[in-house]
Order: sequence, then structure tokens, then C-alpha cells
Amino acid sequence: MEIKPTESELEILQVIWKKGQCTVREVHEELAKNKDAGYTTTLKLMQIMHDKGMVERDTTSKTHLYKALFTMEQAQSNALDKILSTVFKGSTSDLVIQALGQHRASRDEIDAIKNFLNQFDQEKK
Amino acid sequence: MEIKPTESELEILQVIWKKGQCTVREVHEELAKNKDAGYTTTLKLMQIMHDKGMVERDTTSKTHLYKALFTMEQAQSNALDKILSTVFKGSTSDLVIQALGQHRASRDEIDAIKNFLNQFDQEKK
DNA sequence: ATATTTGTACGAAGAAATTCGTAATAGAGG
DNA sequence: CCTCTATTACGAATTTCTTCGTACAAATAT
Repeated sequence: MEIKPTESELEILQVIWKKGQCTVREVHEELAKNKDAGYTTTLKLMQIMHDKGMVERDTTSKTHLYKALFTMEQAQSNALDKILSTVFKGSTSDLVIQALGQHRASRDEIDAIKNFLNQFDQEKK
Repeated sequence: MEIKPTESELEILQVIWKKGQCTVREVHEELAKNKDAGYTTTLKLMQIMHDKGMVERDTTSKTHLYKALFTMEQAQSNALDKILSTVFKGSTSDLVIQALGQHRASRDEIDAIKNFLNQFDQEKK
């Protein structure tokens, strides 16, 4: 399956990933904090996501429950692949350095990355 | 100015960035290697990009010359911001670790990143 | 039971992106 | 000067994404 959520679909997926599963109402309330769109707009989008096979839903009760059919990690991997090929000429190190340089990682984040790199090294040796 | 090139626009920008400046024909020939679209499609897209203020063009001779009005680095920064907020919950370290983990950085790349991190540390101390 | 609220279904309109055909024109070559 | 080709301009069709109104059904409250 192709994973290529649109902008709006990603907003919805963020909520679903956070809660594990949720109703249209829950998603809508969450989005309403930062966005101004009608309830049926969210509903329609979620129905389309279902049509596309991006989410599944439990329709046993009147109020349907939605779950994502792929993980945030899969979406991350996909997003990385995409920008690597479109703006980073495929260079992972360019991407990493750019990310670290521009987005001011905190001490903790840097440590986490260092640990990861060291662990990586161990495996390679 | 907002930098938000579409998929097709990015394909075109890649060619322009690589060559510095170029004609519609050059862009089209390059895209034709991987894609199957008519010449006027590329032309139209580049005209729209001009309308949007993403590129400038020299129209002194019949064959126009296009240049990008922002750099690849700016596009990179933008792309990173976007995926950070949409799929990485704003965590740069998650992004970096995911990138390093999934995309098998080479020894050289890892070294480059380590150097970068060390340099980063020095500044902080 | 009836009215109100809450939910889904769905068509359709609007907006943005992509594609292409046709017309007009400038320049090159004979 | 005339013809042929390469190029731009531009309208229009198509597709995809987003938005919303309306209809209808189920659950809840009075």
C-alpha cells in the first residue's frame, strides 16, 4: 500500500496516533483548537481516508471508531524518503546536519543521538 | 515569501538548482528521463512558478532563462520544518535517529555527523 | 410518543495542481 | 522574402483535495 497522506489527512492521523483510536468527534474537537472547519468536513475526510484504506473503523455502535492502518514510524520513514529524494539529493548526512543545525537540538537530544551513533558503531565493528 | 513548492515544482527546481539557470527545454529534457509529460506541461508549470514568484526569468532573448528565487537550503529547511511538525511531533532527535536508522548512513556520513556533533559540543561548553 | 440532539452518508461546489491542445510569433535557413 | 521549426501564451479539461449543506437514522431526553 502507498502511504501518502495529504496535509489534512496528516492532521487527522496525528490525533488518531495519539489516542490510539477515536471517534470523528474527538478528532474534530482536537483539530478545532487550531483550525476552523466544520464537523462534517472532518467526517468526510475520515470517510475518504477509510475509502483509501488508510484507516479502519469499527461500526458496531452508531458512533464509529477509527484506527490508523499504518504507524507513525511508517509515515516518518515515508516522509524522510520523500524529502531525501526531492531536496536533499539523497544525502542522509546533509539532512541530519541540516536538521541539527537549524533546529537547535537540546542537550538531551544531542546525547540521545550520540548514544545512537555509538551503538551503531558497536554493531559495525 | 512562503516557500511551498508542489511535487512537480520540486522536480523542476531540482533541475534549476543543479544547472544554476536553464531553459524550459533543458528542464523538460531532464524530466523526460524519468517522467512522461509533454513539453507544454513543463512550460506551463514554469510559467505558473513564475507567477507565484518562485523563479525569475530573463526574457531578453526569445528563449527564456529561468533561475530559482530561493536556494535548495531554504527548501530543505522548509521541508524539515514541515515533517517535524506533521510526523515527528517536533522532535529533532527522533527525526535524526529515524533517518540514521532507516537509511543506512555510510561510514563517511556517520563520521561527518560525529564531527558536526563534536563541534556543536565545543560551542556549548 | 415526540422532540431534540448526535451521528453518518453523500452530493456538489470550490480551489489547487496537472495536463495538453491550439494559436501566435520570433528566429533560422534556404 | 518565404518557409519551417522552436518557443511562448493561454484557455480548457481533468484530477485531486477541501469544504459544507442537506437528508436521514439512531439515541436521548422530556
